[in-house]
Amino acid sequence: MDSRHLQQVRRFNRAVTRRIGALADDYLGCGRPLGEARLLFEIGREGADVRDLRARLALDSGYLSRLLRSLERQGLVSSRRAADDGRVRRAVLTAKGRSELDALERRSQDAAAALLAPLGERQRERLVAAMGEVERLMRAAAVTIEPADPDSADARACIETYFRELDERFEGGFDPARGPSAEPEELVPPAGLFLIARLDGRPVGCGALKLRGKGMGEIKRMWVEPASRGLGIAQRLLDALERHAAEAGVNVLRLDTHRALDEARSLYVRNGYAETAPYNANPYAHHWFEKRGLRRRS
Amino acid sequence: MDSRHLQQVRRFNRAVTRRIGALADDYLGCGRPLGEARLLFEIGREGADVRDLRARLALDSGYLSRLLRSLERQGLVSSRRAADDGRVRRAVLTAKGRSELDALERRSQDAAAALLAPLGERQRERLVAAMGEVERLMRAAAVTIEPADPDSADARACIETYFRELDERFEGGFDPARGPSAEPEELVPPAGLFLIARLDGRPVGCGALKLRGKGMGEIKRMWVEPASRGLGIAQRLLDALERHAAEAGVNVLRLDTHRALDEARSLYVRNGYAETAPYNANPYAHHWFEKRGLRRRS
DNA sequence: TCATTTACCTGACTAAAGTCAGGTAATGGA
DNA sequence: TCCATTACCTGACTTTAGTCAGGTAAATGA
Repeated sequence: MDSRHLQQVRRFNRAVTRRIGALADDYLGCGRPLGEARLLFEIGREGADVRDLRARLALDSGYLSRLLRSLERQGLVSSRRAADDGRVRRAVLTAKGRSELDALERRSQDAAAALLAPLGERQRERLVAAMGEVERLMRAAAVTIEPADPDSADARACIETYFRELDERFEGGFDPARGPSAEPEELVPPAGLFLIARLDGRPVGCGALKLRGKGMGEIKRMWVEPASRGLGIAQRLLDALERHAAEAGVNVLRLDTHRALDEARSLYVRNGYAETAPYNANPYAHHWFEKRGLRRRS
Repeated sequence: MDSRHLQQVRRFNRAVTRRIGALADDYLGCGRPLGEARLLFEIGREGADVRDLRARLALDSGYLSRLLRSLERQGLVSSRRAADDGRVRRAVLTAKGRSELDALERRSQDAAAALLAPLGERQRERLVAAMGEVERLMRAAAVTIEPADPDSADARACIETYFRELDERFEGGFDPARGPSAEPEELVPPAGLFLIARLDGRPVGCGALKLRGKGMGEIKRMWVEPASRGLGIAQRLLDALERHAAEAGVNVLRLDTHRALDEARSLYVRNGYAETAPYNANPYAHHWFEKRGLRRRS
């Protein structure tokens, strides 16, 4: 990797942790330990399940428990059993807690304003734009792509959202029963592969590969949630599927797609897929693509 | 201030502290408390005076002492009296300390690489560029501009560096004795004003104002160190001087400049200064400017 | 020369943050 | 129905980070 890039990243890390860290401590602290402040933030106006808090803040169960008791003693938070599962507790802010959160948010706002204040209008715009870019691309970098059981809850949720989107985008709607099959059992090794892209554990996209034998493979279920598009996730899913296909001995990879899905079509064209004659009778397909001569990547 | 800007800054803070913070702790920690790791970093290969370490890390004297003793016990650092001042101690890394620093830097490098690894080449370039921009502009925002005694060590250092630069840039060199005077006593209120721009306490630029009575003022000693140019520091110095001049009742502000100093000339033109006939016999001046009708800013 | 300042140190604290080993109650699958 | 799992809690720790009040030695300025 380019060592100037690494240098820049390290300089950035140092600069940002110094400046942001200093501001965050001064402003957010406000007499309260940082852990409690973060917890108030994370509970938020809608409240949160303790289980989720533990995951989001990556805290020890006992430690979190104690933090919550402390906030309860201060009258900022109340908690009770969750309605649907008696084991989990749901924490919500009291009126006092909400006004404390307001104060925190005001301070956070002030910290942001203090950072921008010394700059002129044009510099300010450029800084904000660059921050947006960094945030977006760091988000992209935090996306992981891993094989998953196509029958798992996350996988089902992805596919369901995917189908719902197709139903909205196709002029005549979409009925999964009418298209060609891709049952869960067809998408687990050795018959195929199902990948989920996750951001901080939450599924944000998926893609699948169906191995048809004789060096043939088919790409299915390529989808990225709307809020996470433009981060190169589909490209990474496709890369991973192609790598797996090549390792499974696939020479010809094909797929079909609907005319409404322009961004998908351009992804495939960009990746060397060529339009071919229809290879199936999918009523929702208007374009058929194939790519020959997959290479194993080093 | 634009609330979308503030929102973006806050989102950025959160995103960055989560991702960088997590990386920094995991990688840099490496079994060692963060404080000690930071200290090793800060001592660096050339060693450092304890006094400077205290200032740079903003640590309590007693706390720093203890951290140093701990590193000494681990055989990573040795310290002895400074040669020139028996009160200050100089800390240097031992061979073991240097190899520990190597390990730390390798980890930091790895963390940077891990951040970039999932991205494609183009995204990587954009992220690095945006990080550079953020770092640069946050540096710009951290610059403070304050009045200073023109006779202080920092002020003298600024002026000396300024003169040395003039001596290099002017074809025939520069001899301060031959130009018009701006003695320290002329640059303290109420006769005038001397401003120093600082980044983390270190002077990076200066600017002065000489009040000549009858609504006349003159800008002098405008300088920004080469490494900090392009951050809008000169603009902020000029703004501050103009503000002070307006408050002191100045109507006409003038200045002279050398033909070699293009960037200065364009700064003045951009700020509404108009070229006029020579108002002095400064042998180093080729352009004379003045600005009329200064306004008090709200 | 002598008081003051500066640089650093030690000892005695405290608060925050985090870990770990056990517990209890609710849930869910065999 | 029962047993493993999950979610959460409590108590008993440790480590890290930081503060504060004093103290010593070197340097500095009147």
